[in-house]
Amino acid sequence: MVKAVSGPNRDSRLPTVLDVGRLAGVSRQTVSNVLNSPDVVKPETRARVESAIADLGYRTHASARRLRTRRSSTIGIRLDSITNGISGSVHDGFLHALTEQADVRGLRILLFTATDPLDEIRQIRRMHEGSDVDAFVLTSTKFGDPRTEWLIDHGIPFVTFGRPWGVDDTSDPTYRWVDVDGRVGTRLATEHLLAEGDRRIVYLGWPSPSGTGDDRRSGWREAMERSSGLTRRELDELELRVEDGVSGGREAIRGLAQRGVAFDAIVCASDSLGLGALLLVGPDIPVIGYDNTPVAEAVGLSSIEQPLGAVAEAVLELLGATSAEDISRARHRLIDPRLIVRHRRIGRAPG
Amino acid sequence: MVKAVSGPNRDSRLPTVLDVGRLAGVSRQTVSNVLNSPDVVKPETRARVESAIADLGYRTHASARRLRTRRSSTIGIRLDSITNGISGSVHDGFLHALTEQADVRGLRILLFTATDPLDEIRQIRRMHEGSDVDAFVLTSTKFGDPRTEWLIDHGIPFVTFGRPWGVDDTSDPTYRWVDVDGRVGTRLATEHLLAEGDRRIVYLGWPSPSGTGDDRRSGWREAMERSSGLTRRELDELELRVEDGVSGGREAIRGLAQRGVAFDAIVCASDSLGLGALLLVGPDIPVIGYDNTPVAEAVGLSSIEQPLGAVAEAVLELLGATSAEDISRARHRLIDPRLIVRHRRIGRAPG
DNA sequence: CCACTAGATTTGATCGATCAAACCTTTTCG
DNA sequence: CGAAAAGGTTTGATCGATCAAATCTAGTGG
Repeated sequence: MVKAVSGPNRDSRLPTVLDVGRLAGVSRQTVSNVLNSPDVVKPETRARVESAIADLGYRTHASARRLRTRRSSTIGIRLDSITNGISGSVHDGFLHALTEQADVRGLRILLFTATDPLDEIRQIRRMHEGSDVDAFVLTSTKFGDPRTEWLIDHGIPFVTFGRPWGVDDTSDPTYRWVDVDGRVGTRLATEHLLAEGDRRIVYLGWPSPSGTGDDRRSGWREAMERSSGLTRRELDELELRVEDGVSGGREAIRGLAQRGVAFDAIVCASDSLGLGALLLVGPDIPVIGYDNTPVAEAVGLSSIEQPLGAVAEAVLELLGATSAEDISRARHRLIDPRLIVRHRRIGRAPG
Repeated sequence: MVKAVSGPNRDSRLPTVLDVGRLAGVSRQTVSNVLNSPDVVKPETRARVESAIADLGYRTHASARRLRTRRSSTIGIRLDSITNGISGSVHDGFLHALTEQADVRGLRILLFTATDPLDEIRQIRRMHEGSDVDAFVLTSTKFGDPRTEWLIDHGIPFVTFGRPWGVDDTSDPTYRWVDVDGRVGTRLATEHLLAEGDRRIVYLGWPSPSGTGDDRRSGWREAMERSSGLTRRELDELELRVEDGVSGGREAIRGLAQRGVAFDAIVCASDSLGLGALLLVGPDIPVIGYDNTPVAEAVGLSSIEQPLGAVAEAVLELLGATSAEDISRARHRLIDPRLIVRHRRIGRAPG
């Protein structure tokens, strides 16, 4: 029943440009042209070749093309190690989105692992030189990341998911990145809570310095300073900094309560922290996490969603930009996240 | 500082077998032999070639080799769509493990997506014909899956993660699979609870028929019939079947309690169900989930862990088996899962 | 002492597609 | 009317590695 899917050439050699050309009465190069620069071929000829391609079920041999053109239409991305716990699913989600978007554009995603940044460079070099991969997507880049420097140095195209924190990226036009605006995310969350009538909103975040962490904190701070009516001193008191993790989040909030500090709601830098807070305070106090991981969805934790599909799209767009377009198009893309509200107010009027 | 990593040939053409041969004073074929069949080359010559390879930083051009050998050392795997929620992380974890194991063996993992099984077949065909990929790993196979039939039909090597439920697989020696023994998992969980003194242990699983689901249920049933001392009738009462999901799990247990059925502990077919149960019964009643997802770890839910590293290893081993070894080695691999205990007994003596 | 074999290495051909340049028509225009 | 240009298509060469067969060298036995 499914046999119908099988092509015309069961076990024999697959058709080549030559075979197609023979059937269409043209040369191999014309077939190649139909495939790669259709505009130079006379329409009638093109039609004939195209039907021959369809008849034979011809598919261009990827490796042969790569050998000749020295490019692969394949993008390399390193798979983070599992150590990430809950938040690892952001990276996984991005990978999903990237694969889907890549598929649409006829690109492939090749995975690899590396033990450390230098090992990663080694791998990248290997894949690039073997024409296996012609561009890379980097994630979890840190300040002064050796990878970005090396890639720029060697003229290998890449895009990072994440900003080059602390670097004046405008100085290097070859550095392309896409990121989600964390500040907007926490600001949205905070403003939402303020609008619901909460005033004393806690920020549960990571220790400084942390590019992503400081960015997210600033969104909360911005909204609070503008609309909460609290003093700086009061805000400082509501700002918590702990290492990421469920228990860390729980203990931080427990400590705050024990210090006798009152609060109406909590905005967090991650779902792990959010879950910790939620487990402690229960459903009466609104908690908003970050990343909208499956966990948040499962336990009904409000969260901030990173639009990974849009990120993936932007990444591929920036990668595909040739030097000609480079000038006109922005080399950076900052995308707004979305607030997902899951908490319910019980017996308390907003305002 | 990192510049040291960069190779000798910065911008010029990369070295080829010919360059290496020239430096070592041998022909290109000898270089190729050193790489592919070292045993036919005289040891001294080999050493000379190897040092030349190192000196030049030579790497074999993957696409060229593929064109010639018609094989790619690349394994294709379809990335499941995100719809899986919590349990999707099993697939992601497997992917991680697979990538790592593949790396060790010099294999690559190429991702792709597909809208449905037939589309997947189309993609597989394309990749196989282009010598992009020479073997596939299939996941989430169902009874009478069109993919397996097609792959066998076309002689494309593949291994599935998951048994071909309901099929007499011994009939087809080309069908290789690896799976985790779900029955052992639930049996371990149930036996553990029994040993701790629980008697009335609930099984919270999925509706029949479901290969995986029925398998997991049978482990619970087996242990209970042997050691719980309960009658069949009583066991039937403790066996719940609902669609997967947190709320489903919660409601099922709520219903059970409302019917006035007493119970000491709960064994579940998934972490989603387990989380639902846990949220309802609280920490007093032990709950054991399945898959040991990040969620389970985060909320302290006991769970059954699938040893994905071992699975990945087995998958690659079965894939790599040539027809010669096929006869001596098993074509199937059933791996035992591991129980992760996270629940704490409070004020109740075991026994 | 030479034919003969096994071992080691080299040469010629090829995988399939694309680049670069040559080639043929037809059209344009001084 | 003929040269030059533009449009289409074809031929020759190449990408880098490996296969298949040829060649060379040293060792063996009759």
